[in-house]
Amino acid sequence: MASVTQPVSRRERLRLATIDEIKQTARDQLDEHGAAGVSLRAVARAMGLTPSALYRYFTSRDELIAALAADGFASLADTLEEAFDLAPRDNHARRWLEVTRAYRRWSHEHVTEYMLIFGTLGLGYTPPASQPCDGTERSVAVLFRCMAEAIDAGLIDPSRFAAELTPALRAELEEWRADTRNTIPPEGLAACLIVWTQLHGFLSLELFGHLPPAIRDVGALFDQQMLDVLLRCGYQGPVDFVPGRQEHGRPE
Amino acid sequence: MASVTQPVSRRERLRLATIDEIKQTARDQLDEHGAAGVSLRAVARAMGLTPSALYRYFTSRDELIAALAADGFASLADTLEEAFDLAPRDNHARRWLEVTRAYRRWSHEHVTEYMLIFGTLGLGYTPPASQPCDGTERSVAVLFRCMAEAIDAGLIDPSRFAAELTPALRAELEEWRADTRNTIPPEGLAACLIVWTQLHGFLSLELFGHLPPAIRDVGALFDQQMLDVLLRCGYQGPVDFVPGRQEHGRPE
DNA sequence: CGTTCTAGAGAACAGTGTTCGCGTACACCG
DNA sequence: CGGTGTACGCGAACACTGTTCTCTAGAACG
Repeated sequence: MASVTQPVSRRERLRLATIDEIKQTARDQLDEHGAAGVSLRAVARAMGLTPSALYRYFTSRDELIAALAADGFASLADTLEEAFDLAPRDNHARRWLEVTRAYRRWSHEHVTEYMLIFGTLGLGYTPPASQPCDGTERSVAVLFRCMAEAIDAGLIDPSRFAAELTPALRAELEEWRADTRNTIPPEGLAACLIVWTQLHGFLSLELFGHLPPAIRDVGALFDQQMLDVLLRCGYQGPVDFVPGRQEHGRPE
Repeated sequence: MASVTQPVSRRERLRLATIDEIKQTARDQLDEHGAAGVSLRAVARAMGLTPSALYRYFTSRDELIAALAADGFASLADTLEEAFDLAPRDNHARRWLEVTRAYRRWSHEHVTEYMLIFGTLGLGYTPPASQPCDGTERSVAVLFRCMAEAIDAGLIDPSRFAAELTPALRAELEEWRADTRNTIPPEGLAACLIVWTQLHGFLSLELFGHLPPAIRDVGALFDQQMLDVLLRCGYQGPVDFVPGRQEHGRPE
C-alpha cells in the first residue's frame, strides 16, 4: 500500500499528489456518469483548474482512463490477496469461496471500474493486446494459487482433463507454465482456466444485467456455481454448501 | 428474416429504408472506430444529410446505438437458431458444440456488436434493467433447448445439483421456469446457467484479451471447455474430443 | 385542387478533447 | 543569498460533438 521509500523530491511529491487528485476526481465522475461521462474539462472544473493544465499530467483523456483501469485492477488484486491471506489455510473449498466472494464484492463496490477493465474500456477502441498491467497477473495469480495449493494438498486431481487436451493445447499450456514460472501441470492449468472463466462469466452476466430477473438471491447462485466448479475440477475435500449468509443479493 | 406482411405504405417503406441505411452506416463506424466512435454527424455526413435530419428517425444518439445492440442480439439469435437446426439431432454433445462454435464465430465476426451487447454499451451509463430485447431471450433459449433436449433424452442427469441448491434458490428457479414457460426442472436450470456462464465467460475473456498469450489455439481450448462443461453437468452420452478442425485461432 | 404533414435544411447553443504561446512562481545551484 | 531554469498553470483558439429550434420545399391525402 504505502510506497517503499522516499526517493522523491518535494516537487515530485506534489506532482504525485495532484496526479492522485486528478484520478480521484475522475473516479468520482466514473461512478456517477459511467465511463463515457468522464470529462477532462469537468475534472479540471472540479479541481479549479484549466483543462489544459491536466495535460501536464496525462497526455490524453484515454491515458487518464487507462490509468484508472490499471489502478482498478491493482485494487482488485489487493483485495484478492488480502482475502486469500485471511481465509483458512486448511479448508481449500472455504478459501476458494472466500476469495471468489471477495472478487464479487469488489466488483459490486467498483462496478464502473470492473466494466472499465472487463468491458470495452470506454476508449475509442479496445486495446487489442492485453497489456499485462501487473494487476491482471496478480489477480489471476491469487485464483491460481488457490488451485495450485489444493492440487499440492492432493485434494484436486485434475488428471481427468488429460483426455480432453489436444497435444498442441497441452504444449501451449506447458509454454504458459514456463512463462509464468509456476508449477501447475497442464491439466491443472486447464482447471484454472475453467474456474477463472466461470467466475468472470458469472460476474460479467450479473453486472451487465443478463441474469434472469427471477433470481433475487444472486449470492446463493454465485456460491453454488463457485463450489460446483471446484467439485467439477476434481476437488475431493469437504465442501459445505449453504455456508454462511451472503451479504449481497443484487447490486443497487 | 423477411417481414411477415406488407402493412406499410410507400411512405413508410421509404422511412424504413432510411432507418436501415442509418443503422448500416452507423454499424460501419462501429466496426471502424468502436462504440465511442459512432458519431451522428459523421453518419449524416456519410449519407449526405444534415445532423438534425437524423432526429426524424432516432430521438438521440443513445437510441441509435441501442437499436444497433438490439439488432446485433437478434442477429446472434438467428445464427444460433440456424446452427441448432443444422446440427445433428441425435448427437447432443455434437450439437452443443456446433451451437457454441456458432456463438463464438458470430462473436468474432461481430466483435464490436458483441462488446456493445455484453460490455458497457458505450452509452453514458449502463442500463440497469436488462430490457428483454427479444434477441436476448431467443439466444439463451437456443442454448437452453440444447440442454432441455439432452435432459429429455435421458443423456443429462442434473440431479447432482439438487444438493447444491438452497430452498430459496430452488424456489426462484421454479419461478423463473414459470416465467419462461419451459419444462426444465430447477436442477436443469442450474445446469443451463452454468453452461451459459461458462460460454459467455470464455468469449468475454477472449475478446477483451484476457486469455494467456501463450494459448494460440484458442479454438481448441474453447472446444475443450464447452465439452467439459457438458460433462460436468452430468452428460453421459458419447463425446468425441478433438472433433474436426477449428477454423478460428485468434481473432484478427 | 387545396390542405396537411413530413423530411430535411440551416443556424445556433452548449459542451467536448486538444494544442499552442505566454507568464510566473518555485526549486535548485553556484 | 541571488540568479536561472523549468515545471506549472492560464487563456485563447480550433475542430469537433449532441441536440434543439425555426423554417421551407414537396409529397401524400381528402
